[in-house]
Amino acid sequence: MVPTRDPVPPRAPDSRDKILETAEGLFAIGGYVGVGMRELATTVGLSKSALFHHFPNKQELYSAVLDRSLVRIEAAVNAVGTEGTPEEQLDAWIDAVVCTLSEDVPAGRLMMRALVDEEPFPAIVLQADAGLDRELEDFELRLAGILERFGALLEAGVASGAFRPVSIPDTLLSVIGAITFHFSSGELGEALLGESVFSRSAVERRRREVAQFIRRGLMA
Amino acid sequence: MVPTRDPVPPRAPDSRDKILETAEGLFAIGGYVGVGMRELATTVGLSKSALFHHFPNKQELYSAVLDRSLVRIEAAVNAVGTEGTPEEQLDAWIDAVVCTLSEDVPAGRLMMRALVDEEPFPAIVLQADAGLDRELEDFELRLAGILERFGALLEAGVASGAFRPVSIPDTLLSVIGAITFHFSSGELGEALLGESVFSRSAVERRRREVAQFIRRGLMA
DNA sequence: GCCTTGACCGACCGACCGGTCGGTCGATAG
DNA sequence: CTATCGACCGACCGGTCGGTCGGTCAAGGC
Repeated sequence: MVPTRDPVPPRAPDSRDKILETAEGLFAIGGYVGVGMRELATTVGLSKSALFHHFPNKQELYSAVLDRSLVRIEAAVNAVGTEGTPEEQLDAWIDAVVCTLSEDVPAGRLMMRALVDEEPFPAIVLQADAGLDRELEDFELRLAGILERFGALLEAGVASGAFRPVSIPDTLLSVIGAITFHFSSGELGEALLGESVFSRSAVERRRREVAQFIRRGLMA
Repeated sequence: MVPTRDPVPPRAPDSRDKILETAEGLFAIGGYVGVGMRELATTVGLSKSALFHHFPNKQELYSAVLDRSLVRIEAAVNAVGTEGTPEEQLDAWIDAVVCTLSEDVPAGRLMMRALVDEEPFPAIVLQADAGLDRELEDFELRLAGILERFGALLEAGVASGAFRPVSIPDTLLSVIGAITFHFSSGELGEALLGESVFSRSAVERRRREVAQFIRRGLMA
């Protein structure tokens, strides 16, 4: 092996990234069926054929968009680490996700849509499950990993007596709902808050409010 | 006025109701753009033309479906009344909504979709707002009414010292997210719980878990 | 010089979309 | 008996959907 730093051309063309970035915004607003390949192509500034040159079909493009958004969240929660008490880690997790969703504007709505759309996730329950007919997408596996780690954090907190003896799955769903819905609520959120949910002041307040809400909801 | 009880034929044909019922299920799964009038028609057992005989267009049919679902929730929370301490009323509200969503299976997902879809709700902030270009749909007004009453309940609790001094809009969004997402989460919820979120045992557990979670999250 | 390769385009395809239109049919009213 | 009316249907419309195909063009290897 020669020590060349990059076997592939030093810089992949950014058309693919631009497509994904644009698609994230459009899919977040319109959902999978609500965004056409033509619309996406003209928004990006390419022809429709060019999209099919970079991605085999619409489904795969969509999956790539989903996974790309989830990677950012995964990176944020991975940066938290595993040190500190369950309470401290819980706070850090919540803050990491809230900050990520507040900076990647389409991500929250995109995630919420993906979770509500029927397709996804016979994953999670897997771990040792074998008889799975459908192969899992990157997105599902990534989400399963994140949720598994968060679930373990909750369990540790319950075991140590720091948290109430809650149902872990129910709490998972409550927390996902409370955090993600806020950044998916669009006009409703804006109408309630009197400002965009992504405005600086709204985000600062949200970080405090939702962290307190969840922490208190879990405290023994 | 003669005392005839029914000026219209004593029983309106139930085709319209059947359309709405079927459409609720389909829209919950596929979303507005994901359900075609043909598909809906054949599922109901009518021709596509018959749908346009009962509703002027797809949008109005969808709005009617949304409003119909929200009416049930409204009825449930109206039945709670205004007696008792804020804590008691809070518990009663949560239980009313959770029970309604657990019985009307498509409703949660339908509501979540409607809330995430960009269209709705420059309402709520209204109340005295005049310069509103778009006329509001029944659905939006009904939701605004429900949220206003729930917001008032929270405010009363904060004022009386029963609840922490939380941000009312943030809490509204947290509670909506925590309750509604659970019943919208489809396969994810089922994978986490190991059973359908609508199964008897899951619903019973959910009633306890989410009520405790929210109550503790708000307690002073 | 040529030849490959990847990025990209315009034209086209069958399927399906929401919506319209003319007409049928049974019940009800006069 | 007939006129009316609401419920319903099949055929059809223009338009859009995801996806394919043949081809152009510039860059790089040999």
